[in-house]
Amino acid sequence: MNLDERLLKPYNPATTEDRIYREWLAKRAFEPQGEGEAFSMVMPPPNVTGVLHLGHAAMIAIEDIMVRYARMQGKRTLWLPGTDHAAIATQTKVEEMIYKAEGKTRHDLGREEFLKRVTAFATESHDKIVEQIKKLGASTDWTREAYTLDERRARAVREAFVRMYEAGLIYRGERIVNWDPRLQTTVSDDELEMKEVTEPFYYLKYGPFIIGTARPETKFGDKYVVMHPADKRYANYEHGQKLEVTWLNGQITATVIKDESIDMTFGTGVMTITPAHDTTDAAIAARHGLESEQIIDLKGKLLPIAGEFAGLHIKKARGAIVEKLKTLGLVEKIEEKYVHNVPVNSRGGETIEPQILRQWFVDVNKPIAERNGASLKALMREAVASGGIKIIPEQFEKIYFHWIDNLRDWCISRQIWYGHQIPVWYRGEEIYVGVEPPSAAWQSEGWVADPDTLDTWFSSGLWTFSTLGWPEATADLKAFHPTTVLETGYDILFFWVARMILMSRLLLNQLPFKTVYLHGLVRDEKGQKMSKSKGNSVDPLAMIAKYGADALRLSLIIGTSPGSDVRISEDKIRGYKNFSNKLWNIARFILTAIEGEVPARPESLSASTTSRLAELEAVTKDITDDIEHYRFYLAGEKLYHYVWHTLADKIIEAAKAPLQVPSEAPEIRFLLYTIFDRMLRLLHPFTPFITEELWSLWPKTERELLINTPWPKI
RNA sequence: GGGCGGUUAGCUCAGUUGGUAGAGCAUUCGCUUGACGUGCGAAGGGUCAUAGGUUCAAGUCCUAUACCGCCCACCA
Repeated sequence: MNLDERLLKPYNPATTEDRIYREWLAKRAFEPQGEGEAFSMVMPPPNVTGVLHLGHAAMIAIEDIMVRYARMQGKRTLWLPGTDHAAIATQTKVEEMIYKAEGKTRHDLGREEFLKRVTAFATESHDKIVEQIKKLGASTDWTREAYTLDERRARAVREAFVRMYEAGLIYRGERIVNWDPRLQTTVSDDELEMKEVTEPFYYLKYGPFIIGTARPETKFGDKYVVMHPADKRYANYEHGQKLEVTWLNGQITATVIKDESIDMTFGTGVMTITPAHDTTDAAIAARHGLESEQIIDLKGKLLPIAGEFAGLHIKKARGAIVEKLKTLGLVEKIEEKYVHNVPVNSRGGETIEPQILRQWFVDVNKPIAERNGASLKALMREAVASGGIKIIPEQFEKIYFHWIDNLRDWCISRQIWYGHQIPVWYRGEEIYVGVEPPSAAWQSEGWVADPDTLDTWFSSGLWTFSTLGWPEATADLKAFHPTTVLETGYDILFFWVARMILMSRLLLNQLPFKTVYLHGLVRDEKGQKMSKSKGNSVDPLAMIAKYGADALRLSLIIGTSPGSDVRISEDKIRGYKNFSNKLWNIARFILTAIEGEVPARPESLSASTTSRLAELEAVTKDITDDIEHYRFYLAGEKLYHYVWHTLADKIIEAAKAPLQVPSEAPEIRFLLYTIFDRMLRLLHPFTPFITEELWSLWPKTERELLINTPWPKI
């Protein structure tokens, strides 16, 4: 017989993959089909700040396995793709680019022009990302693609905000928040990262006390001195007692406060507080109803209260202030090497300066009447505690609970431009909160729109249903929500997963998904995080060009387990390229052996064939079972091993002689055909391109495309 | 400070309800076998971190210790 000319040459992914992908698209194979049980999943939307890295590739590989498996099982399968505007990250990146190229800031350009530039950047970035996702073979339904900042999502965001405001779950309050003096915006608690620093620790004389501080530059306004009520050393001082003390700018009246949060063993057991610029101090002040005064402005400079130091940046002020303290004789001693943690912004690395500001918050503790009096916190906890949502691996459930138990109100307003503008308008004392502005001519009527935008995770929190058309009662929403599974990295369990649970439970009274599968981070062969600055990042597109998407996908699946980080090197990817080649050659051999036809099942089968077929059933069951239990790494490895070391090394080798014997050949042909037909189906979710290509060359009685061919029954 | 993981072959990691240790890569030896040298056959290599305990049986369960990692955290 004549082999298809494609089979005469080695498998070439470069000329095959794009063609196959176009064919799937043309046949609308990624869109939900039929009336079967629904399977739905949203793609965690990559940020439009750049291009995809191997972590994204791993994510797509895992998700595509789930989706293709579901589809082959005949489910009405939807995998909904999208991208994220990543508010702060994108804005900062574009600001930096503009500043480098033109020396201009966003304020030089103005809001409108600046947003045009960000949008242009985001669009370009989006196009590249979509191209990469396609290269990986993702069977996502592009007809439903969404963007966290597009019109429909904007509508959903405003609707969510308004409903939550009306329910009293969103409020405007003046509270201590995390302020980033460089980016000039607040950030949420979850965006903080603790960074260890070593700096001097000062013991200062404060009236009769010695107080300890690492930040003398914030101490100008300190007029409360705090100690533990049970501290015997200070038993002579009473709560509320007033004392005249000499301090930085002369005499002040200090008040003694007794508070149980004080650690008696730390320093001298006494401290003064700066409620305007320290979260701990603010909490103490709130407990006792103390006054607070701003010392540092939003640019990080000292205010007039600092006397001669006013206008000085806090970073420069410390030395001068310590000198003055020394002159005044107020320095008792200095410990030079004090190690402690300071909060920095995880996006940008600037030290956070807490400030008391008027911001918008989500109240996580308020009882909600329509949810039996449960708070958002309780709703989030209950979703997982009840077993309604299962997290894989299970250990993350504990981490999730721990996070929820420590959760405070969520600051959602940001002083940046790229994002969903807060749907609130002000006119004098009047406030209007609505999906649409207060009137068509609101500007001329004296209304002023809130200039702030929402935390990017606010819109991300709506993702499972904003992508399906909410707030409208669309057919998609009805058919596909709650989604079946959410697959994402464990690093955004709090940022994203928890917020989706919050939003969905509140706004739809539904769980957003039934299962959460958390993958690990992809690292290089030395276990380091991949990053451009380290120069160790591996470009998925380069790997696809060299070894094919199938090889890349296998390398990202095998040897990885949920929740643990993955090490990947080019060698590993190369290894799976060899597997593609092996598969290709097995196909060449078997197609030649069966002469391009579907072999008939012989009347009777030999014992060895029967046992090989039984083994095949066992393998099928095993693989199916592994996929059902999200053990993709095991399923992939077992398939690899069976195909190479059982099918190729044993069965095919043993088939060579009998194929030459006319009386034995038909049974062998039947065996080879049956096994390889099964392998193509089982392998398809893992290596979709090469299996689809081989399917097109395969004599078959069923579907034209493997992507729609039924998964073997067990 | 609190919590959660990890420690298995030279390297990267599996080991799903406890039943005489596995894979890939690497190493060594041998193969111009007509599907594939991107290959084939064979071999070496592990007191499963340490110390106890439960059990007929422990890499797998329990306790403690050491080291590594991660998350959370209001010791100023």
